[in-house]
Amino acid sequence: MSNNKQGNNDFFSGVYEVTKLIPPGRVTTYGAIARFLATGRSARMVGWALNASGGRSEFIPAHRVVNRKGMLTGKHHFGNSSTMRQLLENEGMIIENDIILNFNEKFWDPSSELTDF
DNA sequence: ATTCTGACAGCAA
DNA sequence: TTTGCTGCCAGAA
Repeated sequence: MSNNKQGNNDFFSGVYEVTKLIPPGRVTTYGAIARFLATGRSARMVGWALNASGGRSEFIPAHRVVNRKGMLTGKHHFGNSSTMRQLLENEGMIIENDIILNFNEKFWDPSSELTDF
């Protein structure tokens, strides 16, 4: 089979682009982004890429990316544990116990919204 | 070069 | 039902 070694740089860039495309007031999941990038089950890498996004001058709305449970798993990486929650609440998210209650309502799937890359 | 970790997700017991 | 383990891919030590 053809082993297409996708440029890892593209992966990171893809994560950044998709993350920036997340509309305000919406959230998506690591798995959704990974799936959208055709990386399949490399959802963990999405989080890793977002981790590097913090060093970017650009504002990456990484707070709009949560796990499939709607839980703010990355809250601890925003400097302050409450920063992520504050940002999400400011955009209309209803968060209880670090979990987005209306996650299903605010979920934004790139594969469904962007249809084509 | 090898090993481990990691902002997840799916499946098994 | 909940809890735990494995798989995934890349980067860091």
